Amino acid sequence: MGEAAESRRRSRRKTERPAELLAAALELFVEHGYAATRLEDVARAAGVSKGTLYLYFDSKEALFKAVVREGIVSALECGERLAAAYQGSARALLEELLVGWWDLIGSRKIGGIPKLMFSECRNFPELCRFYFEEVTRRGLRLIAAALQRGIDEGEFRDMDVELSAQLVWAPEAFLSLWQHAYGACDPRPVDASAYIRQHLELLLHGVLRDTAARSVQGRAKETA
Amino acid sequence: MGEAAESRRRSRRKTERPAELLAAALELFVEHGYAATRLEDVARAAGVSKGTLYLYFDSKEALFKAVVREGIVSALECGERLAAAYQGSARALLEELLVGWWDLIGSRKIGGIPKLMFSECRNFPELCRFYFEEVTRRGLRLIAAALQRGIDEGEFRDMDVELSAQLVWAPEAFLSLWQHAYGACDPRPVDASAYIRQHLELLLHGVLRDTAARSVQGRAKETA
DNA sequence: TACATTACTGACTTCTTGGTCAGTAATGGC
DNA sequence: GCCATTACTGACCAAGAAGTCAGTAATGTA
Repeated sequence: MGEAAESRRRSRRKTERPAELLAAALELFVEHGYAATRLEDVARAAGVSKGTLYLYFDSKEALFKAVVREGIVSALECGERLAAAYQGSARALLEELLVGWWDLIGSRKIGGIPKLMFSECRNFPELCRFYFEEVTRRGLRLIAAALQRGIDEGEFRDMDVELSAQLVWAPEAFLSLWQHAYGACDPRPVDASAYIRQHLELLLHGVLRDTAARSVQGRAKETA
Repeated sequence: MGEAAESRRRSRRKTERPAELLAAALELFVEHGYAATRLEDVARAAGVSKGTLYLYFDSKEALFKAVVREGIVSALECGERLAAAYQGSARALLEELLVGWWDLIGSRKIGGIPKLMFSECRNFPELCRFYFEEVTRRGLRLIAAALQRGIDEGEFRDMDVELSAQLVWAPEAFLSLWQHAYGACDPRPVDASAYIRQHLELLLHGVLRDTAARSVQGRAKETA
């Protein structure tokens, strides 16, 4: 990131700066939190001086908001297109969404944004509302729709899809938070791939062994 | 909290101060994060001056560490006693643990500590290691043991209990984070009780409807 | 090569806040 | 009531970081 700046003392690259600054800021904000991140460090990480940072962003707060808004929405739209066009079973769609979320968001740099929002949203209420409505809710709607589709087609049991969507997404979001937070100090890091496979396994089948008892109980509850 | 201090200008209460300061600090740290919390504000919330705070805690960092260590461990030990003495089915124990965690930790003030740790552990590696080993890992071990018990007694299907313990706990931890973060700006807050009931429902039975196909698949995988 | 433009720099100012300490007043012993 | 002790106060200090701006040098044009 900073090597190019090392080779030539001063370079003028008006178009690339914003993206480079945002990338550096994302990394440092995720690592240290908003308040503990120094703009001096952000600028240096992007290979420029603090003054330059202020040419592209009005204030620390503006930079922070830009970081959060950047990138996330496009990934979400990709998921929405995927779901709308999907032809396979609801079960396969659910798998696709969860694996896709991890590959496109959870495991990447932008996967740090949920951690950032959880940490800082009390300090930035307007940003929080934006993120909540335009990112979180929209993502959950995707999962809820997949669940509803499964119910309508007789693949899934009946359930409260809003609530279940949160429950379905929670373990992945949690893993992302976990890795961005404990990543440095967890001596035996979680195997994300195994974790997600196991999640799908539990999600689809549950933990109970006795299938007969299960179905009886399910019926009894439905008629009651 | 501050009313008593209002009524009498100066009061000398050496024994109560630490707990009052810790309570005030927990609240503010959880709300604003470590760096953005001013010790002046902590002191005022506890009804004392900043100087008094420094009579009881050496530094901001010491206060922070005390907040994290305080309370959490005792709640955990309570859970460990519960699990060790439990007589009922593994399924009931699992329910007991999840509901108990929410009632004793997730829904209370100390439920903000996970959020605090996620936010700040990159800045406090030693504290992070302590918390990780002495709280998180210990809690997960409780759930893993309950799962193992269910497997041994034929109640649950076979599974990787370490991984599954995280998956089982994740939705509750996530809800706690969610409420402490979005609590202020979520227009339609999640009903925790319904969320947990639904979690148990999904956890036990999964989402798939066709029980016959499910059991066949399970058998096939075991023999393979 | 000379000039005009402007992206960029970094020392400087200002404000915030962690941490200190000389002084104050509440309390207990006599 | 008087004194000794000490919990408590709040003005103060020093450090550090956000934000500024006069100056510098890279680039395009002729």
